[in-house]
Amino acid sequence: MGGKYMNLTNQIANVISIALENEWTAEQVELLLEKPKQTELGDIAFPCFTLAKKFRKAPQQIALELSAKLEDQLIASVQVAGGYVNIFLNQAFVTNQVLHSIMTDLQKYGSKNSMHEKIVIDFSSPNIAKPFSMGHLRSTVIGNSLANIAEKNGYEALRINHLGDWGTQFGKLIVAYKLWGNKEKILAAPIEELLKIYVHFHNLAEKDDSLNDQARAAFKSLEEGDEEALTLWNWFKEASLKEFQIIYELLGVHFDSYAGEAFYNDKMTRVVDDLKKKGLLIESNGAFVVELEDMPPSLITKKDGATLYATRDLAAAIYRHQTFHACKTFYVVGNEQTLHFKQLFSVLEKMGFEWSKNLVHVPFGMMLKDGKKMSTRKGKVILLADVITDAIKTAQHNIEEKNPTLENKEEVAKQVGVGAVIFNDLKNDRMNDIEFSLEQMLNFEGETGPYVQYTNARICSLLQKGSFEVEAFTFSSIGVEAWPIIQLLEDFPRVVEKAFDNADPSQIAKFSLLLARQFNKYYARTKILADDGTTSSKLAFAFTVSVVLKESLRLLGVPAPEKM
RNA sequence: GCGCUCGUAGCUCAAUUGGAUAGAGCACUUGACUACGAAUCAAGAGGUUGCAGGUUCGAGUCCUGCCGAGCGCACCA
Repeated sequence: MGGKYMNLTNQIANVISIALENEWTAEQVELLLEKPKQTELGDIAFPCFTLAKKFRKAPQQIALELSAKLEDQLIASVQVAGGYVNIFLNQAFVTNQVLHSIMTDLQKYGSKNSMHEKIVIDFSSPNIAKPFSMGHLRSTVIGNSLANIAEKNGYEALRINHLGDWGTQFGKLIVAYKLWGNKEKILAAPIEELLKIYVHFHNLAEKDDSLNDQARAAFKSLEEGDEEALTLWNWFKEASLKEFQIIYELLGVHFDSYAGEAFYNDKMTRVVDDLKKKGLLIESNGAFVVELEDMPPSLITKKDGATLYATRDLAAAIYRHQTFHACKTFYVVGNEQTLHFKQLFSVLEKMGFEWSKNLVHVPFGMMLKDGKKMSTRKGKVILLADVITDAIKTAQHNIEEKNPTLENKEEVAKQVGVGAVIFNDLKNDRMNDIEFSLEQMLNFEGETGPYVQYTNARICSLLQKGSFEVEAFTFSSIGVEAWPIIQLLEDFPRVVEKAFDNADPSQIAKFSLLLARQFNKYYARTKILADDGTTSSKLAFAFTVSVVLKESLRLLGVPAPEKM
């Protein structure tokens, strides 16, 4: 598996540390190392400003003295500029090191050895009987990518779809169905029709509060096991899941568990009892709450005794801890729920569960429409299914225009269209709010999924034409133009690590764009199938780029067609 | 009102987590398919990093205040 050779910054940090006579450890040095903004300045820079204080010397002076002592097979030359020591690497040596390591590890390049530890990823979690909107896309693709990234970092990922299949909303739905439900219509298009009556319910409830009372009563009876209510609930759930499954298949997302909120229905009295026993439960206006410092109390039961979101999340957290013993749990849920998770974790801590510190909320910004949150209740949603359909159509259109002889066009159009949608969501920092823009999503040029896919497809085409096969290679004649790419490839394992540490798939997406762009530049300037003795090493080089591009896309959950 | 998140080019976003002259893509203008796929490449133009202070060798990044946006804040999830 990966990690066959110590990474570059590691090695360089070592050399510097020794040159500093171990006054600074290699670890300390490594933290300071950076890449110069202008490539002409060097490959790796070491700023001496922090050393200046300790040694009571001018940074330039330190840099000069240090530069004289740096000698290693990795280093070609050293220059001093201001307080920086700028290192130029031995390109041939590093190139061989990096490319050989990819040739050996293949898709395992950058992978870490298994630590036999589990990470629970709670993501997607759509609400039953509500449409799968663009808003849910974020949690789904971020969570899925995070799971892939966790596995790459040596963890076992447990993908849990914590379905929103319980709660007062079902009371509303049951009341709405009894008043205006039409069985045939619902059978024909379940979510669409259920949404209609749900929205209608909300419109009327704004003026008539008795409807809300009826809904609360209906949910209460559902929670108490009322036959009729349960039957309806089951029906709604099955119908919704069927529709969700289509989306998940398109997105290539799968789950290890669909245990949603309802699953914890019979596990909640224990939690409530435990809270009571620990003296945390306090009555407040007929409801029961847990008081917290520096934040509003957490509501555990309503005054009619029915449970709430927080109760079910408590039960879920405890159940999961007992069954999975995960070392960490990620809740991939929008940042509008930050307060809820703070409360949840804090209640668990008060209950004396030390493991509560291993629970992390991974928040993300929301998808906005005209600068505003989309609201299901007002029926103002954009359906993910519609957007994906549009994207696939656009891909189809592009294929007809650019590559009409392509085989299995439908399959490829799906891969490109879906890839565009997923990539578009993952390429930016997760905390940013995203203004929904179909135009941007359907543009397949520039910083997009199809751009990266296209780069890979072109390499695949080269490899086929050159009848490439994996064997031993030297990389002596790939040209100086390859150097920026080598540096990126070298950096990949660290990007994988960083993406995990920051729970940030966009690191991978940005990396894949950089790599694709650099390779496209190389491609435009260098004849690869040159027929002059350099072809085999250039092909092998292109192959390593393809390996890393494909792996990056896989981590994002984006397919990588060989032709498109 | 309080809390959270954020404010960088016309638009969407980066910026090595405090480092060198703030960079990409889209859109716009121009050039490149006898070099392997033009979903590409090359070039041009585009900036007082919301405003005002502060911290230090050094601030888009950290602190304080203000302005602006979005989202939360008890029986929804």
